[in-house]
Amino acid sequence: MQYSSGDGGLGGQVEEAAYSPALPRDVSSPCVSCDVRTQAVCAVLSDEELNGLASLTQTNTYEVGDTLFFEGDTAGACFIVQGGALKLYKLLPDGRRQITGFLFKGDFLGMTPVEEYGYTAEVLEPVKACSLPSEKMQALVETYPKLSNRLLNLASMELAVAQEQMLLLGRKTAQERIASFLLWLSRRAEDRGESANPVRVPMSRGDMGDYLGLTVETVSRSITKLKTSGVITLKEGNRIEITDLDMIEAIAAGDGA
Amino acid sequence: MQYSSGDGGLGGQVEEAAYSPALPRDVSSPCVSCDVRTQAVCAVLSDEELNGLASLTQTNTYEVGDTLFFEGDTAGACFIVQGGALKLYKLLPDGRRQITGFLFKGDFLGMTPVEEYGYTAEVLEPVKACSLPSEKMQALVETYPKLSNRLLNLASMELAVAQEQMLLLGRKTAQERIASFLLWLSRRAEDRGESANPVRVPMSRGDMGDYLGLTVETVSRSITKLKTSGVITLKEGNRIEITDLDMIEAIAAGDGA
DNA sequence: CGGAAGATTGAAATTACTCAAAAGGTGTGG
DNA sequence: CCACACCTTTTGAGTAATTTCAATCTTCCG
Repeated sequence: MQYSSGDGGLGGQVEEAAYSPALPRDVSSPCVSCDVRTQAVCAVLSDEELNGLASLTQTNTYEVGDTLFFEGDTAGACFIVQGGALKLYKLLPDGRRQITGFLFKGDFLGMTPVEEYGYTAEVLEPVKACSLPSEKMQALVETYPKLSNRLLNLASMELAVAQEQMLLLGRKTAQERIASFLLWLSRRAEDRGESANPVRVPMSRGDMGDYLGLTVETVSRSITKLKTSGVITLKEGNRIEITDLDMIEAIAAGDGA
Repeated sequence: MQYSSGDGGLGGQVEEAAYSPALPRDVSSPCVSCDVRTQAVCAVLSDEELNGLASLTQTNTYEVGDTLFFEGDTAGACFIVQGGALKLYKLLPDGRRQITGFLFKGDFLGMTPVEEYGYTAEVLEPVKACSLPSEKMQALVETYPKLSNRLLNLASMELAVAQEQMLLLGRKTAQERIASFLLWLSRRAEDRGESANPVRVPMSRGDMGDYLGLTVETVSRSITKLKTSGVITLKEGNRIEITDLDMIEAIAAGDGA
């Protein structure tokens, strides 16, 4: 069974928000010069506002297998991913697992309408993330209406993705699920400015299965079938090349063979 | 195939927001005295704010099979359900259907982060709903920060429900799905102040299947099995009585037999 | 180089699906 | 009020997709 390892919470290596004095003057706070500033939640905040924010946040790094938090934990903070990859999942008592999402650079997590986290967040590839205590976040939302608008927008987009995933889980065949997933991975990579076509696949077959409602074996067989029919090619370094885009799109849409 | 009938859009019977002059003075606007005012989005608005709102909204009624809008339509308005029941669904090109949610009194729908609706909204039981043009909604959100907070909260709750549904669709057995669904229906009925235990089931077996990722036959067989094992009893009027709450909860949680 | 984890492939088992028919309900019109 | 037609639900039998169990192969690290 794959219960997560890791330090069980906020135990990454702490990297103080305070800055080295050797940096240029105009970079008055780490948030202002943050890598993901333009994509993340904070995109709507001005330089001055970000300066205030910096003192409330803490940037940590996490290793593969670490968890930012567990399903059921009291929600203490929310996070912005600055780099790396995470998987979010829910478990059934007997260990069956459903991954509800994969997160990358710029993504936001940890907001919950209730007091407890609704899923576990586990590191897939070494993560750098900044965290903000829930109360501070709450206060910020009250202070800056545009932040709440931004979060509403993000939540709405997440919801649309979740509904698309319901369609996939409820009604698509194994083949269609894999095709949809590879296309999604490719588009997300493109959004991040990474290679869309030979697309890097940072998760295991098991993780793919737990995301798509399939077993490892079915994932493997479906991928083999796509490979055999010339739709994709497996490249070294866990990368997959889409060799017939029209075909894989047709399959993903449920219009395939 | 069950493509929806109906008038294809905003064609319900219009009931003007203007009020009959015979009503008490203090009820200055229909929104202030609205049935669902305390549950719906508008719960966060004051009387004065609601007065302004009333002139922007229109209340319509819709018959069974009508659609408020179709997946892919340009989003023109959002809606608050004042009574009745709706199903929201997405279709694959070959007609496979996934219901993403059932909506009841007090629920809100029609907000989208993109220009098009992401699902079709079809009437299950005669609906009374008020609608608000998308631009007006957008303007309201900008004007009243608390409204955007409220919407964020609603979206977060919806998202949590969607993630729970992913777990159900990806990892639960037919039996577990039915048990989970009946419990959910029962709890929602309770929230609305209706009978939670003999719970009314307003949707067909087919709709249940399209929500739970099952076929009609599997839904029917699973219900029969729950009935046979004494967990539920089918009552007249499409109602189901939960006769062994502990058991159905255990099954729903994946901890059953 | 060796060992462990992940991925693939094969064969058998199972769950849910498909096709088909009967039973139960509901509403309409005679 | 009954009869008929239509639609939904249930039940049955066979099928198919995916899972399960098992073995082999590959990759990645130490």
